[in-house]
Amino acid sequence: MEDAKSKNRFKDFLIAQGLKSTHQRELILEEFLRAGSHLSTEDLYLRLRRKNPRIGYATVHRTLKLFAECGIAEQRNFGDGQARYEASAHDEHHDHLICVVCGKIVEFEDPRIEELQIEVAGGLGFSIERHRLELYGCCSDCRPA
Amino acid sequence: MEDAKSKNRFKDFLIAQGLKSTHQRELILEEFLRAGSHLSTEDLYLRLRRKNPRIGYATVHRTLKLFAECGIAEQRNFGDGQARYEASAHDEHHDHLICVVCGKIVEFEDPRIEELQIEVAGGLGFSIERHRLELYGCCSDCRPA
DNA sequence: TTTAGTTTGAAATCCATTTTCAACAGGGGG
DNA sequence: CCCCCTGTTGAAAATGGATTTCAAACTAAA
Repeated sequence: MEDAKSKNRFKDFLIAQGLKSTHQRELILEEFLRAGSHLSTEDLYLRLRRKNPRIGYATVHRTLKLFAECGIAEQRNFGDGQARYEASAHDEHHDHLICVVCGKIVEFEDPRIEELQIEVAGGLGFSIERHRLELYGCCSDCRPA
Repeated sequence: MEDAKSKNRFKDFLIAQGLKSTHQRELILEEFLRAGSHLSTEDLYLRLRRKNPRIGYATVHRTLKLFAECGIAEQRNFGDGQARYEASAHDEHHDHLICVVCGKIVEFEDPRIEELQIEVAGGLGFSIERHRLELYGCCSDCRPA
């Protein structure tokens, strides 16, 4: 989803919910879209502070939750005890590959895996709503030669 | 892994690490094996307290970590903010299906999915060490008729 | 026993997250 | 342009699960 689309969706969401458009919310969305994916609240907060020292952690936190609520961001959890957010790609789902050495996060997507998930779940009487697949391993940069 | 095997493995682990066998550790292991899987520290603590009020939360927590360390238990995280532990099945890996309505957790395993994971990761230059796959959906009991 | 080292449990600490609350800002009226 | 109502902000406090502290209790070996 390109940035303009996210901005419009957020604006519409605010109006629909009777919320206000504020300077902070604009700044946070701007920086969130610029910053690339998989940032923790703290990451984004620190980036924002560099340019704008008058912004509070609580506001960044609350605004990221709003992003998630309106669908332009998704919360992720990779087990390091910090929630991370990434911009949504609404057309396609993806999973994550995480290097346990350097922490690099790569996104991937495989329809065959998705299909098998549905099949297996169906066999156990479940209908799937969402899933989480994370592969932890070692990337080529970190592999011992 | 049947219970006796877990008990032996834990005993060996304690000796190998120069740790002591204590009344509490035995009680906790006993109850952990009896209680079934996917318990949080709190769950297990409360169960233990019923029979034995003189046991501390910290001890349960520390002992569960020992279980994980010696391989008779595994820590899981299903996104509700509480770590859960389950008895290890060392011969086979499994993933989880979680009902978003009633919270029921079902284990499953599918070698075809595992194989595809390795293939996809390999294509991106990763060697997989471990993975996490969780399917969230609605079980047959909770499905609207 | 005696003793050295380990373990225990209550309480304190940690740390990310979330909430509180008084001051402040947005954006319709008037 | 000013008011007012309501939503928002940010510093600080609260929360909650995980973890550590520390003095007392215990374990196991001498």
